Amino acid sequence: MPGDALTQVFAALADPVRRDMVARLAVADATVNELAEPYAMTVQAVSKHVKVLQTAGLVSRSRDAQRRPVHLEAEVLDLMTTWIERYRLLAEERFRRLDDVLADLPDDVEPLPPA
Amino acid sequence: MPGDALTQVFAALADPVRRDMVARLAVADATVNELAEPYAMTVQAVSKHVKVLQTAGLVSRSRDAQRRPVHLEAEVLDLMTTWIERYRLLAEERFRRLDDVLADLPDDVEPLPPA
DNA sequence: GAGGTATTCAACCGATCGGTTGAATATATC
DNA sequence: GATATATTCAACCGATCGGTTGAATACCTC
Repeated sequence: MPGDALTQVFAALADPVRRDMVARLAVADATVNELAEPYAMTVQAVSKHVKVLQTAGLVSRSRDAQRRPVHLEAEVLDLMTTWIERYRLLAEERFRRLDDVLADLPDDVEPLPPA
Repeated sequence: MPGDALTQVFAALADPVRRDMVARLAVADATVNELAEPYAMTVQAVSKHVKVLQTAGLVSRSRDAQRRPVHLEAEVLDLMTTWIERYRLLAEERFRRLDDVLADLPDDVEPLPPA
């Protein structure tokens, strides 16, 4: 198994082209051809990028005649924010506790006398 | 230029080993040797992982004799949450607006009669 | 059914990635 | 100075990645 959900989502957004696609899809759904328009690359390459986003659960596809519009599924982003916030808060908590320890030091163990 | 800040941070966290390191570093600083202990890989490989995290700005190093403890710099995580939240909120806003449009539909255009 | 449009599949290619081994560097200890 | 510990550097290797070209599929229109 190469990738759990979190790995796939982070990896999907580790590419500036795919992040740009997500940004544009946040405004409106788009087809592969529409998505491809601003980039200097083939539609096949864009199709691959979309597939990466889809496998990560970040977008879904529907059908409209020949077109297969891409739709942003924003819920998956919560996966990441949850993970990130957990460790950011932990680190901040730890930092806060260090402050407390320093504040509680008795006066005669000043770690560094003023130069 | 291969990578802007955002790309490097996302890429750094797109690896389960590095995410585990971040999780452990959120609890306490650690040396490369300490970090390497639980993994079935050489310390050189771990050293490389640490360098990736450092280049992304996620950790900093200090010196303590031969040891070079790794310290988590949690502020960079805000970069990601800011980016993510921006587009999650945009997508949700768009979804909410769609709901409004449906709610404002006149009664005689019921999209789907009850089965 | 012929032709156009939208999309994907398949094979290929160079670059990067995650790992290895082996040698080098830095610091402390005897 | 010799030895042990902690870390990094350098070269290599197979796998994955981001892109290409070319052919295939699916759907609409005439």
